[in-house]
Amino acid sequence: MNSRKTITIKEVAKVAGVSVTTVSRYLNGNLGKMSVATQQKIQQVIQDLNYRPSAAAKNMRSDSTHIIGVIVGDISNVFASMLFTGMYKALQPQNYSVMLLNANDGADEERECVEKLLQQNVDGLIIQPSRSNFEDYYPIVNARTPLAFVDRYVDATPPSVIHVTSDNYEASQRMCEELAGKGYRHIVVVNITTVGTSAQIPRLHAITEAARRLGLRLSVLDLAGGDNAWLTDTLRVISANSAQERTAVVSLMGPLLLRVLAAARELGMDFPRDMGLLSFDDWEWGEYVGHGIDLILQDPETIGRKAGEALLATIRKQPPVSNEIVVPTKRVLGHSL
Amino acid sequence: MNSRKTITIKEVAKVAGVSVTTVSRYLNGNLGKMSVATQQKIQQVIQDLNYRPSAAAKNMRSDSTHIIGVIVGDISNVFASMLFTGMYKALQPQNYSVMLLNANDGADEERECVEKLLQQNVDGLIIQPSRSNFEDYYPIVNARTPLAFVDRYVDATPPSVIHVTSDNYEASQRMCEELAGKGYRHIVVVNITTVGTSAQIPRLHAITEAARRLGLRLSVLDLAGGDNAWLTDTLRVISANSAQERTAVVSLMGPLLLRVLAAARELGMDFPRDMGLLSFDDWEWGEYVGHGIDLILQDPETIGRKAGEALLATIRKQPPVSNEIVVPTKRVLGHSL
DNA sequence: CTGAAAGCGCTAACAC
DNA sequence: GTGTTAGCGCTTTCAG
Repeated sequence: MNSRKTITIKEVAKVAGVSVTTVSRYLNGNLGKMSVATQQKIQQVIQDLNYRPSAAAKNMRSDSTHIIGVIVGDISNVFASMLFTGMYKALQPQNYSVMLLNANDGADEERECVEKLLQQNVDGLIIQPSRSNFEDYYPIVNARTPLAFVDRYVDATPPSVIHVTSDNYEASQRMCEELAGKGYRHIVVVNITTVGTSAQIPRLHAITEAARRLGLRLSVLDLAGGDNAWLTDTLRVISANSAQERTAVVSLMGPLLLRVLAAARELGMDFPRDMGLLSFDDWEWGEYVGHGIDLILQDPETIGRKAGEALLATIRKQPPVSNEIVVPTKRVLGHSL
Repeated sequence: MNSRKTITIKEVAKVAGVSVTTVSRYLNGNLGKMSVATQQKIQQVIQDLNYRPSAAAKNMRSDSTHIIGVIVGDISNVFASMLFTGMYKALQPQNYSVMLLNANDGADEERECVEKLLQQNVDGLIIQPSRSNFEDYYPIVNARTPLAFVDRYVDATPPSVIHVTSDNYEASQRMCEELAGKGYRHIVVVNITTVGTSAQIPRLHAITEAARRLGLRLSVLDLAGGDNAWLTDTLRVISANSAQERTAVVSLMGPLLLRVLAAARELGMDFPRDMGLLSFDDWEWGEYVGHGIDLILQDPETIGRKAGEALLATIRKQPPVSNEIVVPTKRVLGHSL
C-alpha cells in the first residue's frame, strides 16, 4: 500500500510477467487481440502496485498533453471566474485539464504566462488579452498552438484565430436608442480604461456614434483618472442639471456599477428620480439593489464555453465554420430608468 | 523565426558550439565559472533559435513540476473564485503554476481530479474537500504529496495536513448572543446540505448549542429538500408569528441569501420590519441591498492565501508552526436586524 | 498475440 | 571551464 519509490510501467510488466509494450497497450486501450487473461492480470497488478502513469513521460513521447492554458486579465473578477466556468464545462467532459494563469492586466506578465504555458506544451490557449497588437502573440502562432481570444479585442487578429465576445457594439447602439426613446437627452458614461483591449472601447465607440446620430449629449467619466470622491462630486453636479436635461448614467462594466452606487448612496440619490442608471454587468445581483437596476447582462459563461468548444474543434482539425463568435447580451429591465 | 520542428537543447548546444551540459547549466543558472563569452553566445543562440525548454522533459528528470493542483467544490461559486485568487497570490510570486479542477461537489469526480493531478506529479494539492472521511485521501498521502484542505471539514484529518477555515464555530456563537441581546427569540436557519464536509455543519452545530444555552427557539429550513415556492410559503407563515415572537432569519451561505431575498421580495417583506435577516457571505454586495444587510463576512481570499503559503512552506520542508489555521470572519453591520 | 529496443528532451554524476 | 554519458518513464516501430 505505502509505496516508497515511484513505481513504473516496467515494474508492472515484470510483476505481471509481460512486457512493457503489453502494459502500455493495455493502458492506452489498444486491446487489439490481447488475451483477456493478460488484461485481467495487468489490471490486477496495477491495482496491487498502486501504479500511476506519469503524465510527463507520456507527454514526452506523444506530444499532446491534454492541457489547455487559460490566461485571464484579473482572476479576482467575477467576470473572469464565470468565463472560466464556461470553458471548464466545455473542456472537462472531453478530458482536458486546465492551467489557469493571471496576467494581472499587464503586458509583461501576460507574456510570461504565455511563455510558461508554451513550455508546458499545452494543446491550446484561451486568452482574455491584455496586449493590443497581434504581433505580440506571434510566439503562439509560431509554436503552432491553437489560440482563442475571449472578451477583449486585439488589433489585426487573423481570421484563423478564434474570437468570442459579447455583442458590444449592437447592444450599445440599442441602448442609446432606448434612452433617447425614454426622453433622456444626456448620457454620462462611466468607464475605466485599464487595458487597450477592453470591451469598454467598442462600447464607447458605439455610444459615441449613436449619441451623435440621435442628438444626445455625451459626457465620459474615466475613473482611471479619479478617485471615488471625484466621482461623487461630479455626479452631484450632473444630477443638479438633470431636471432641465434628463440624464442617464451608463456604467460600462459591473465593478463600476458598485462605485456608482456607493457615490449615489453618499449623495442620498435615488434612481430614476434624480437620474437614470443603467449598467453593463455579468451577474444578476443588481436585481436586488433598490427596486432593481436596469442592466445589459453579459453571458461570460457562454463566452467561455463557446471558446472552449471552438478551440477543441480546432485542435481536432475540425475548425468551426466561423472563428468570429458573438454572444448576445440580455437587457434586464429594472426600475432605475 | 518560423520554427517547423521542435528545437531542443541539443541544437542550441550544436549551434552555440558548446555541449548540452553547458547549455543546461546556463538555463538553470549554474553559471559557476562559465565564461561570459559562452553565456552570451548561448543567450544569443537561444534567442535566434527561439528555443523553449520542455517542461515535461525537465520534470522527468528533476521530479518537481512547480505545479500545484487545486480542487474546488464548485468553480462557478464566487467563494471558490476568491479562494483561488488568494492561492494564486501566494503561489505565483514563488513561481508556481496552478492546475484548477472542479469536483462538482461529488465524491467520484473529486477522486478522478486527485488521480489526474497525481499523474501530473504536482508538487502539492489544495482541496476544498467533497469527501468527508480522511481515508478517501490516502492516495495523496501515499504519493507523499503535500496536502492542504480549505473551507470544509474532513473527519480524522491528521495534524500533518494543513487545514484552513473560517472561525465558523466562534462566529456562530457570537451571532446567537447578539441576536438574543437584540431581543430575538426565534432563529430560523436557512441552509442547504450539499456535501457532508460543508462549513455550514459546524455553523449549525454552534447555533444549536448557543440557542439552547440562550433559550432561543430554533427552526431549520434545509433548502436541499424544497424549492423556492416552499421557502416563500414557510417564510410567510413564520413572519406572521414574528409579531409575538421576534424572529431572525439566518442564511448560512451567500447564495442562500439571494434566495431568501427573492422570497422576501415576493412577499413584499421588509427587514427588519417583518423579521430580522443576517447572512454568512463572502462579498460585500449585500451592503447595497435595501439599506444594507447584516452580514458575517468570510475572507476566502485570505483562506486561500494562507493555504498556499503553508503548503509552500511544507513543500520546502519548513512546515508552519501549526497546520490548523483559522481565519476570522468580520461582522458587517447593516440595517436588517 | 506479444516483445525488444530506440529514442522523446533534459539533468547530473563523473571525467578532463 | 567544459564535455560525455547514463538514464528519467513512456510509446511505438519492427520483428516475431
